[in-house]
Amino acid sequence: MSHALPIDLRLPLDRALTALLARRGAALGVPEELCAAQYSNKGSQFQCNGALAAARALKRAPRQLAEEWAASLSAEERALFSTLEVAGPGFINLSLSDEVLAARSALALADERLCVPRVASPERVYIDFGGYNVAKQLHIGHLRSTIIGDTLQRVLRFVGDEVVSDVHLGDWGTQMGMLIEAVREERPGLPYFEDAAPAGGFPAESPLSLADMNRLYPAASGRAKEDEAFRARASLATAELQRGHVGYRALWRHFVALSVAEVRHDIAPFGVEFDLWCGESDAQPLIPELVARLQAEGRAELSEGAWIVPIADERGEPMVPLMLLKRDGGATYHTSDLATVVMRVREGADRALYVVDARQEMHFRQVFAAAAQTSLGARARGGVLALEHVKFGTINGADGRPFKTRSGDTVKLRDVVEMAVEAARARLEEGGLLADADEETRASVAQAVAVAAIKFGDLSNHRASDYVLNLSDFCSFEGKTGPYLLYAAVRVKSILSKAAERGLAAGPVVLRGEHDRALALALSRLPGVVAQVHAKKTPHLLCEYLFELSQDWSAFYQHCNIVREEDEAQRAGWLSLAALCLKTLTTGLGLLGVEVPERM
RNA sequence: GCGCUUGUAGCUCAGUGGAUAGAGCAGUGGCCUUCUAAGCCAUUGGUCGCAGGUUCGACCCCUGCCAGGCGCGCCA
Repeated sequence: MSHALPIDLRLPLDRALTALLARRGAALGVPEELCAAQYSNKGSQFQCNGALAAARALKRAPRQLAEEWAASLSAEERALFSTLEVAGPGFINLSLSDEVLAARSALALADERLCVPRVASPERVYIDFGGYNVAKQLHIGHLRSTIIGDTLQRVLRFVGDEVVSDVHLGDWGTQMGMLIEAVREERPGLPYFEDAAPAGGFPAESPLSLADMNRLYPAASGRAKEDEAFRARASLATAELQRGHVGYRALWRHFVALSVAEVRHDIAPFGVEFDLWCGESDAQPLIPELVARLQAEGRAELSEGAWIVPIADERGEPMVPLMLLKRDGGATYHTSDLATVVMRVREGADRALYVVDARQEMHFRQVFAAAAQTSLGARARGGVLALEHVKFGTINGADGRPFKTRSGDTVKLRDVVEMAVEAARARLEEGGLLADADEETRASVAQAVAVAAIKFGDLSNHRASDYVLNLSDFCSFEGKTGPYLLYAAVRVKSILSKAAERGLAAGPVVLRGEHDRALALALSRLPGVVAQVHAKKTPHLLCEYLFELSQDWSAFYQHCNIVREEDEAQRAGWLSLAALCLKTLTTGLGLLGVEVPERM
């Protein structure tokens, strides 16, 4: 296939075929948007349904139109296909010849990006995820934001967007006041409660340990629910802190530092990186100006002593207004998020994503509406900042309620990892796997398997819906799971290294039967899947694809023994196909933040 | 009351207006002197919540109803 083909094989195959069909369809009057070829599972590799849709407008019989369309391909174009036929009421079914599919495989293997195109117009995208709070330990509720957000930053970067990820720490709420009051009660002699700094400044050392903070905060939080006087003091301390009380500020900086260190520790197993470690507090300086601006523009109104911003939904119906300033003059999280919008605009963002629990949907609808209906979202160079709430559902237990331990407590994130590592280790030992490996290797493999199980398990659920986490399914490592994918990828690695040991060389891809053909076809689907994940922010599509690819690999593996294959050209071709498979799996899993160990 | 969301196989869930609605688990029956059986092959299992409507064609779009979940101005 060295001569020029009538399609561009570097394109995603369905798009390449669409272009071909559109060229011929145009002559028949079929509108371009109806010429789409799509991957099919109806016996052929691709199908085009355009004739059915176009027949009415063209006043043609759909079946006849389809036949005429198919027949209008040139001989050279026809030669691309092993089958090209019209079925049923007018479906055009297409399957590429093995040579074309092999040529496509070779192109992908030679390409760093596996023929995944970059987006036509890259954007500068800020992604807020994590959603951790100072003084609150990470729990299972932080899992989804962390790994969905991380996957999205990886996918967006891969397709060429300029991504800035921000952890957006919850460092500015009432919980800060509670903690200050709790510290005051236990250690009233500390210098932080005076109105001015001591002569030599505040001590650099934190007055409390992480353990202190983790003990004090839950107690204070629980107490605030019952003790009104305490709640009032905490509220006052919060206000003082926000007004700039030097001692409280100094103390607060210790809270933040302790929490950041703990967050880094807790997310370390997931390999998640943030570009920015900003918090709500960083947006606060923008608030006075923002409020003044809305007041001057007449967008803010005084209502029952509070400043609100009236907003409307897409249909122009009034929504619950946005609370800008409370009666006591304090800002709310509405205000804080509006200030963040202003920050993003100043930082030159085209788009801001908020990977946050679906229960906050109304909140974001309000903030986004306010940004769109005032001047706040307007970018200096024109247009508005695109705002998107990438919402995700709740992780539930078997009872359909948010996941808890048997005793009803929230599950700490580190315990989730711990449980998964234990399960992975038990499974490795049970199977007698890695029996010859040293302890360090076994530990690192158990860790890799556990993280893959957690990430894939979570990401393979549609992000917007709730899902039931079943710990025994989760630990079984069978079926559509992260470990299955790792296992598939490890077996590819194993073959490639075995072939290398024996000096078996790879060569041009040769497809011979249903299994290698199915694998090559599956491998060609990556670009379309990545594009969909990028457009819809839906990692589960990538999970689904990688699982199907792994199944196609496993079937091929079972039926075609590469190393033992005696036909040298066939063996060499299969080695190339295996190499492409490994590259596709590691790339795809990499986009999910999952690393493939050398063995397992 | 208003808003959002969900209802698909025994269980957990996918499903771009296209053909006979899919997967995993569970169930049943096979396959390891052969590159890692965490695997492969075969197979059982459906009123797509209900009723209308639009369409050549609806799990998908529209309307109504039933049932569940979540949210709804001074917590974040």
